[in-house]
Amino acid sequence: MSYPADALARKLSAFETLGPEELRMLDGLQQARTRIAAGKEVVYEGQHHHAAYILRSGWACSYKRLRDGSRHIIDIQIPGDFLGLRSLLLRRSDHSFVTITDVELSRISADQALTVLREAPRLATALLWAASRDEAMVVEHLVGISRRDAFERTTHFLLELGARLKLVGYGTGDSYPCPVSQSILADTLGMTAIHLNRVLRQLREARLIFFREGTVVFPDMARAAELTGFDRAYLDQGSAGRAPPRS
Amino acid sequence: MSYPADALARKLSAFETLGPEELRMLDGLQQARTRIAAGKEVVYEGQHHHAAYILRSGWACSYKRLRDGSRHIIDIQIPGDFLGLRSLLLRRSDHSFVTITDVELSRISADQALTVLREAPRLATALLWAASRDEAMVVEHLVGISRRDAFERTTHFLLELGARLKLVGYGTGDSYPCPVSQSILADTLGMTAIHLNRVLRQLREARLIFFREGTVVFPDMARAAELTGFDRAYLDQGSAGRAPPRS
DNA sequence: CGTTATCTTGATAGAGCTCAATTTCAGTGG
DNA sequence: CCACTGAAATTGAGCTCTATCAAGATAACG
Repeated sequence: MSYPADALARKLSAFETLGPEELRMLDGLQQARTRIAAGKEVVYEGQHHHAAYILRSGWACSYKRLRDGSRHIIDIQIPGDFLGLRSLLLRRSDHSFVTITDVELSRISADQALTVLREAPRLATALLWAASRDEAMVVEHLVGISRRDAFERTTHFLLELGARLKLVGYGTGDSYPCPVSQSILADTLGMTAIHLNRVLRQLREARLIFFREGTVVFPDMARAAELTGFDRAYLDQGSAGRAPPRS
Repeated sequence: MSYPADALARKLSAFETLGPEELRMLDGLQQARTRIAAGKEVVYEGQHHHAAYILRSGWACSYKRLRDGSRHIIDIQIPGDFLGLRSLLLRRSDHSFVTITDVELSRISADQALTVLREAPRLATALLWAASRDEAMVVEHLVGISRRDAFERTTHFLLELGARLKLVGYGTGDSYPCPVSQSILADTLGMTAIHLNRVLRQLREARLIFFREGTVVFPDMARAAELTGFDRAYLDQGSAGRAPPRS
């Protein structure tokens, strides 16, 4: 693997091979680094003039709150993911971020992002691909919450997370570290922590998924994927002209 | 209003004023026009090498199907909206489109889109803003399906739709044409048509929303907005540096 | 060694789904 | 002009999944 250190570079290379000049620019984008402890707010909903970030290490999540106090977690971010890219051009951020573990971030301004779009077309395409992929995941979650029951939804999400992690070098897809509490996972899947707990127990009893002590294990990933119709195509496949389907 | 004819130009102008040169480029983007009858598939899920489109007139919707045959409609598109922009860079389209009424479309290739990004920064920013806004709506629907009940969700969506339509010159926000069947609306809101039908009846009885014969009317929009916490800020407000908040 | 978050299990209730049937109403063809 | 068709809307009854309320158990932590 040629990009062991930089999760984003590694992810983008699944879309298209980047040259040294492009890797240099990508690195340049990530100069403004910060470390933030677990459980801190990074951007809050309604904030003005916020920046976007690249998550270099650690886990975070983006969420929205409703008036009744409940929250929904839009997605969980892992190394190599963007934070707040969507609302970079909106007047106010439309969601909030919290760190789940200690993290390292690179701050990115709208200007920087637009400069890359103008001056490095191939890198720009790769970044826009990554952004499209993120959006495809949100859409997948939307459909899941609307049309899949709690078992399918949970399984599907954990499979997706495994595939995402593998792409940036964490875990094997069927086994990976996952420092996420049941409460966070429940808010991501659109159910109560209590119900998720029961679902996880039943998935464990069915020997489909073991979610324990910060680790997720699929004893039989093919079966889990089959049961939920999980197709990882949208997560790691590149542009139109490129790699043929895995036929 | 300086852009009566072109819904997209009109929408973008809510974000930032475009000069004549930019309007010319925007028009150039929309040269490859087609007409399609109601009820036709435009792009299907899994399709390769697909293009994106701008919807110039008429209504359409984007959806995904699950293996059990159920479908979820991701969003309803109205004049000035993009179709398939998200999956322009993905190898395969991640969703399908059907026309709801007869429509007129402009076809856009990835190359054209990328050229605009490179050569017309201000127009590019405006287009990316519109794309971000679309994504913000998807996220809003995600949260709605997960955390709002059927009444709130229905009201919120119809308010949002009214605001979107008004921005491109259809209806007044509290009254607008809506050629959408209950079945389509139900699949958008993540419920069954039967349940939506009951919800609509109760909303009618409560004198909150009248959804009948292709028209939506809010007798008291402020009350409806209050009840569901609807805040149209994310739909029509521009970039950071621009208009002050309505404080 | 109390405090607090996380996880776990039980019992009950309700929102929304499923199955079933009836009603419009716009076509459409004889 | 009228029967026939099919999509959309409507109403009813029963059932299921998931939320809510309550209460322990476990474990990390200052």
